Amino acid sequence: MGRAPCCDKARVKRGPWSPEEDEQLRAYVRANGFGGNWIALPHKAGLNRCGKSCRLRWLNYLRPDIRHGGYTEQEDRVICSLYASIGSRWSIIASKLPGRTDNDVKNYWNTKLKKKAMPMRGPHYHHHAGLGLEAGAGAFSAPATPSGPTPARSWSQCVPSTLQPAALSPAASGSSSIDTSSSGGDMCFAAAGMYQPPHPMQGFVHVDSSPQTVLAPMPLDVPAATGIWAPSMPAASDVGGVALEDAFLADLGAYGDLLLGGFGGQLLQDNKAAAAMELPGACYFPNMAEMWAADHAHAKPPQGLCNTST
DNA sequence: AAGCCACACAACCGCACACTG
DNA sequence: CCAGTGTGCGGTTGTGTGGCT
Repeated sequence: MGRAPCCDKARVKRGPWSPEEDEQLRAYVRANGFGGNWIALPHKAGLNRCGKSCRLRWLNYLRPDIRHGGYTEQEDRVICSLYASIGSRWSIIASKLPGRTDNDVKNYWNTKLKKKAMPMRGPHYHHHAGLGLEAGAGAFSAPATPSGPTPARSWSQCVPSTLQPAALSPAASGSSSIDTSSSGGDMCFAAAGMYQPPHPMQGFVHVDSSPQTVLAPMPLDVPAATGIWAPSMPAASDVGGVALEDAFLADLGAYGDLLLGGFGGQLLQDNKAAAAMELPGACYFPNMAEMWAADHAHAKPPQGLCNTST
């Protein structure tokens, strides 16, 4: 028996919203909030729309703190780095970009950033950076050898078993789920109680171009803080301005650059990262979140990953 | 000028989860 | 504990627009 549809699709208006409808919805939400029930809202607001449509319209376009377009390079880096880390968890990625919505970020990725990132694959993968991203969240391509095709491999082929989900099992970490529902939610992969890399760079794994060869995690002399699992990521607050969290960006500066070293040829900034990029046949996992995401592309985040905001 | 194509963005769809009675 | 319902999310589709031939 399936569930009842949320609205009568034959009777509600669909398609693009008119300015009048926008104003009607905006005025109603301003005056009354959404009342905890999007399904009932359109009727109360006098809109001939599906509740889900109203919710989407409000969240993505009518909210006062929404920004559209004008993505900065910093934001590009955040998106690319997080995509490489956790895959297409757009709500989580968007939560790190104040004023951006998951839909907006998703569209931006699909139309712009993906193209920017994908062509970087190839024989000189590690020099031209490349996210090494293949289709599919969390999947990546191993660096191609000059003479052969680029084998696509899952992370599970590349990371030590101790870093794989068995060790990072959601079940092992207990309660709670990610809550990205609140605006400005600060998703924190605080793996604090869940996973701490034995070495600051333990999460980076050196993988030989042979599909079966997994080398030891490579300790590199870089700062310990990481963007994703840092348990103390500050909450984003300044929605209107340059609102990316400094600490988070600083983290990306260290690892994001490593990950995105040749992104646009501009981001490879420090010698350590450069040295890392020179490692032959290497690919890198910046954190456990990626590992989790890769193997759980269609599942919810592990219990225990938290949202520390609000 | 018309037709075609690619791109960008808005909106929809369906599923899974959370909540509630 | 279970069923029903609302919400959130990610994938996909639809549509408008601009560039090229």
